[in-house]
Amino acid sequence: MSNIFHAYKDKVGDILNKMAANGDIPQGLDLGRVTVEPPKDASHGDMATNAAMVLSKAAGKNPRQLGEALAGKLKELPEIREVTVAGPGFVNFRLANTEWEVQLQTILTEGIHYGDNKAGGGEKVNVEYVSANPTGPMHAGHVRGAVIGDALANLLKKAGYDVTKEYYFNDAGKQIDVLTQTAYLRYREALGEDIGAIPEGLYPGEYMKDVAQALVARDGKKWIGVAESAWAPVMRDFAVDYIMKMIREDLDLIGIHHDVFSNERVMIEDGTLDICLKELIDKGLVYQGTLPPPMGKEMEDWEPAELTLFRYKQFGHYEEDRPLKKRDGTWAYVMPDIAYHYNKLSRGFTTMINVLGNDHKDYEYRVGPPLSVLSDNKAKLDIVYCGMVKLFKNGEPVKLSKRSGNIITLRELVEEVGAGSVRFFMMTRTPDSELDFDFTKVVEQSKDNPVFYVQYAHARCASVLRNAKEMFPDADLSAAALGKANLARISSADELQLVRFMAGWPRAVEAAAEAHEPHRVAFYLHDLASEFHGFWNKGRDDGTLRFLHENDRELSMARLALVSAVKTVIASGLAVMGVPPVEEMHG
RNA sequence: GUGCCCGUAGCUCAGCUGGAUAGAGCAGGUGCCUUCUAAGCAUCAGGUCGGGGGUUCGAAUCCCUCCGGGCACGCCA
Repeated sequence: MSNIFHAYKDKVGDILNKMAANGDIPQGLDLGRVTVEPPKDASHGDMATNAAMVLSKAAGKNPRQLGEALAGKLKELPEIREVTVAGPGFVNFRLANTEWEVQLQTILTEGIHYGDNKAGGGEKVNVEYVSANPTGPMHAGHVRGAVIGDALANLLKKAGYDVTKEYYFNDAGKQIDVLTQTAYLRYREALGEDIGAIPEGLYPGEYMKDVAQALVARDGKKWIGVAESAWAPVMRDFAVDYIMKMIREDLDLIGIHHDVFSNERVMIEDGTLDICLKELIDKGLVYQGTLPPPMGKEMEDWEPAELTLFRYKQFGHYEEDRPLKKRDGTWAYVMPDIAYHYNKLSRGFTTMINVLGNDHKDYEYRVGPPLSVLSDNKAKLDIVYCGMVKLFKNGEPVKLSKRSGNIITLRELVEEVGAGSVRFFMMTRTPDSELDFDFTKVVEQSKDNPVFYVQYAHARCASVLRNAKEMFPDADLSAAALGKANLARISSADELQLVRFMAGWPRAVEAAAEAHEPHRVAFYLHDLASEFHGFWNKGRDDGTLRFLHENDRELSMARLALVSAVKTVIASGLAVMGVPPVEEMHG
């Protein structure tokens, strides 16, 4: 709840308002573009504001002049110890050390909740991710989106949104028919029938044998020799339930638990699709019409047919309108997706985030226009696209092929490298970029491996605290106690730099949440770890910079407060990413 | 053909939604372990941010246009 940059932005704003009241600058200037940020180069100061440059035109003064005026006022604040005007008109300033002491205390007081903020204002947000259809276990390809979605949801919670983690699956389409057929075949097999090879088009995976075994255990041979209309719904429901349970177990392995599971069948059966369609008709965006034959394909016996069409064309993304129902009267693929978002609307969500693979690029064009119509333009749909993951072992690509059944499952991934490493590594790139996932690198214990590098910093903090316990057995080393240490002893440039960097954590959370980019947390932690490792090594060259000094308990406690804060901020970031922090490295 | 994403150090990638001298890791050069974990740190070298125009106090970032790469474009799901 304490973003020091916001606090100083307010102070700058107050000064500008006073200057306006005094007639130094015009009244009613728009301060919307004024920022207070850490300068790119730390040597410029602790904070920098662009106010003079942004306001110079409207104020009718040149930026340097205006900057000097602002600087003069800032200098009067006791909590600011140095102000300079630089470059094109940046006003740079440094804070009194006491300000950083307060920050340090804040971190220790707020603990893992440091960085929480209210940017979201309690707004309801629906984050939909994974949403794999129940046709098989989770595989490596699903993991990227799963991890990014989960971390994004955590991030938004931290930023003050009311987040629902949601999973949607299709349990009514053709894929499910195929699943049903496969299940029945395996069911007969489980009862002793020789079924030969699994026919092309059905699911060949071994897990379908488990499904069949479980059904035999429940129902015996009850479904042999009965009509398909009798066994089909049973096979279907049993297989879907069984596989969804498998998927949930897989997700549990990487610590992912959704709040809500939604499915297509329910919406078809309870009439949501019909109601939704009617609504779209009432809004005047649906009509009966015909489409030209598909381009680029020679179609024999092409006959135009009347279809239920949505006016996609007027939204600019498609050349033709697209059908909501097929010529045979059944729902087109888009319709359940549209109805599902209609359902989200009815549950009070206007902000909806979907985490999807890069291969679903036109999702927002299919669902977006109907959704804006249904919500009178109130709905905000943001699609976070995830790039493909390429698997490597010892630098060699791992060949995957669906045909040969050579897929790597989520379970294998987790068992080989560990859940925490999988999660962290998946966020070491921007979401939409391709990611090389190297099994060897992920477990490597070197700074080349960002997971290790960050965990090592955390473990070093823990190590110092352990050593402190031996050196000062009677001392209370809890965060609360350390916060009461004489923090004025934190005074070297290197120590203050560490505090300054940590003071940027709330800012990083806010920015990452707003951009829907959880990978920024991974980068922030890497940078923080780097600052910490750097300071650690300075203690090797210069003994006075070491954390623990047996003959100076006061200094030791102040430095332990710093160490505890670093540990806390790293843990806070890892919590967002869903990665358990490590207390001790071993191996 | 249309739409979206990308092009930044030799390689893999960041770049805080328009800020100051464009950053990190790997690879290469040079240093640092009797001291809290050297599983690390410091330092040097490496760049016309794909090309060209535009917007403004200011562009890797926004707009246009070329070049080059990736993905998606059914009355499939």
